[in-house]
This record gives sequence, structure tokens and C-alpha cells, in this order.
Amino acid sequence: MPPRVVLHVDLDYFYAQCEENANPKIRGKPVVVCVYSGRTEESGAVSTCNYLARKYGVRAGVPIVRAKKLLESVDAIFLPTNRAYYEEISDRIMEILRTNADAYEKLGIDEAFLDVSSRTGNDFDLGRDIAVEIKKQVFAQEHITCSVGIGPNKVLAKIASDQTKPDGLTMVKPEETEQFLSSLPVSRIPGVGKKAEERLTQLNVSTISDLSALTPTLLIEIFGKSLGSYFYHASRGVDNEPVKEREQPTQFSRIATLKQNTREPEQILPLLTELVTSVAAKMKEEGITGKSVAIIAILTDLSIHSKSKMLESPTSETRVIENAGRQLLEEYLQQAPGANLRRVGIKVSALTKQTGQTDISKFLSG
DNA sequence: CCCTCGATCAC
DNA sequence: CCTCATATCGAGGG
Repeated sequence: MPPRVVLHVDLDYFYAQCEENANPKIRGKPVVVCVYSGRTEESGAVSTCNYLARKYGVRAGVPIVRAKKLLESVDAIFLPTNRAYYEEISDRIMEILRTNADAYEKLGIDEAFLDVSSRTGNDFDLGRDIAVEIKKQVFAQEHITCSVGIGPNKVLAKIASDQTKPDGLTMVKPEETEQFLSSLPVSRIPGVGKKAEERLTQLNVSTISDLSALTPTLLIEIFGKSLGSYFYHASRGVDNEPVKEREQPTQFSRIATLKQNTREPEQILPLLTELVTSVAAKMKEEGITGKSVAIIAILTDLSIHSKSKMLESPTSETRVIENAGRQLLEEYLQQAPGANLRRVGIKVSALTKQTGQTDISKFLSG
């Protein structure tokens, strides 16, 4: 079998680029899109920023207060996220991507994998033509630039798209794999985050070439069966995961910050109800019900705890989820006497798509 | 094989 | 000073 031709398309600094298009006057200035937590005027963190802001050290996740300090000497623009707006734009772009692929897999609001093996006859140069065409179409229609990686599989395509950006195009042909990967830091492998990188550093492993020298046995000992074997293969540029469209989400969750730290249900429940209402509305919109309900508690020390339970039957009813949430919260507060909550969240999982057909369980039990 | 929970990643 | 949403894994207990 000839190698596949896989594209990874990454929309550049997506939220901030959407904002630049919505208001061209802010172009040429640092643009920082923020999630305001509502605790104080400026509490919260950076979601995305443009490359000009990055020059000053601003990054996703940086506290807004710190970003303002980094940018105090310049005329910078700070904006709240407008997620529904970005989703509209993303949906239209994803439609362009889908029509340019044999198989399509959306990874998030701003990235997707495309398999173009069939329509290129496994010719990488034709794959590059498609990438150029996609960039052209996306920019012509939405004025959004993107960075595209082309490789024989998903891992290589994704590492490639990260290589040159913004507005980049990087192709790694199968025979170029080893040369391309060898000197890159291990952190460039998707799935290697802060923790994995730390553990690898302890083993004197810093480049992907270093990583490829480790035995699968050792990797599995350290990282477990799944991740260990994935690292073993990824370090060699091997990845057989198909490009496969994600059907439905497997969970719906919402989380928010309390006005003040507390363990008083009277202070927590109103917010929890808001979150439940929002999650239930989204589930009804999508015609999906869920059987597992969880509350998430983030304490003053930022540690994360959760408590979940299965319902009698799947639901998208606000009151049912709310009742379960309230009960879980009370149980949690009892079992964690010292817990002081900073943030609270709700999650519904074990989802079922409502088909409109008679539920088989009713049929069986009736 | 199912449930619960924490950890990790990455946005 | 520290947002938000989702997927996946592994351990531990049934």
C-alpha cells in the first residue's frame, strides 16, 4: 500500500484573527482575546492573541493582568471572546475543507485533518496543490490565513503544520521523515506536554531522535501501554490512525468562577443552576441526552476534584440534571470538610443521540 | 465489562 | 495571578 497523503489545517491565531476582520482598525496593533472570569474588573486569562502581542511575551493562558503589564508600553487591544461568532466562521471554513477531502476530521474549532490520498492518487505534489487551493479558498471567502502540514499520516501532518506559521505550508514526504523529525524537541510531538517532557528530560531525552533510541518496553513502563507505544511509533514518524469524522461529542460541560471563594451551597447553587441551564439547552438543541452527571470543584489552591453518578435514565431535562448536581455538591462538601471552592462546573456524559425512534428499552420492559 | 475519579493535554 | 471545554487513559473497585 502506498503512503497516505494527509493534511493538517490549522487556522492562525483564530479568535484574534476573527476580531481583526470584524474591526480592521485594530490591525497592526497587539490584539489579545480574553476570558474574563468576572471576579474583578481584570481577572481572567488570555485565550488567543495575534503575533504582534506574542512578540511581547503574551501567550494563551497568561493572566490578563500580566498581559497588560507586558503590553503597557504599546497601544494594545483587549477583547472578550465571542465564541458563537467564531463558531459561525469556523463552520463555513470547515465546509470548504470538507469539500476538498476524501475524509475529514475536525479536531477543534480551529483545526482539522484531511485525507486526500484517493483524489491525489497518493501523489504528494498533488497534495501540495490541494493545500495551496485550500489556503486560497479560505482566504478569498473568509479572509482567514491558515497553516497547513502535509505528511503520510496524522502525527507528521500535525507536526508539519506547526513548523511554519502563520500562513505556512510544510510538506514532509515519506522519505524525508527521519531527517525532518530527528532534531526537533520531543515537545513537538502532540501528546508530549509539560509532564511528559519533564520525565523525558530526566532520561536525558530532549530531541525526537533521542526518544527514538528508547526501547518500547521502557517507554511503556514509564508512560503506560497506550501512550508508551504511541511515543515509540510517533518518534519514528509511524502512525496508522485513520482520518475519521467525529460523530457526536461524548460530553457537554460548563464551568465558571465564583464571585468569591466559598463552601456555602447558597452561594454555589445559583451559579450551578445557570451552568446546568446552559448545558441542558445545548443538549436539547442537539437532540442528545446523557446518563452520567458530574460536578467539578476547583478549590482555592486550584486543585481539581469531581464527583459523578449515573442517572436512572438518560436526560436533557434541566431540573433532573440540576437535582443530581445539587446532590453531588452536597455529598462532595460533606466528604471534603476543608474544601473552599473557587470555581464550579457541571458535566453530562454517557450520551445518547435521540433518533426519534421508540426507545427499545421501553419496548422490552413494556 | 461498567462505574468513579484523578491526571494529562491543549485550547 | 491562575479561563474554558473536551478527549483519553489508567487505577481501583465492582
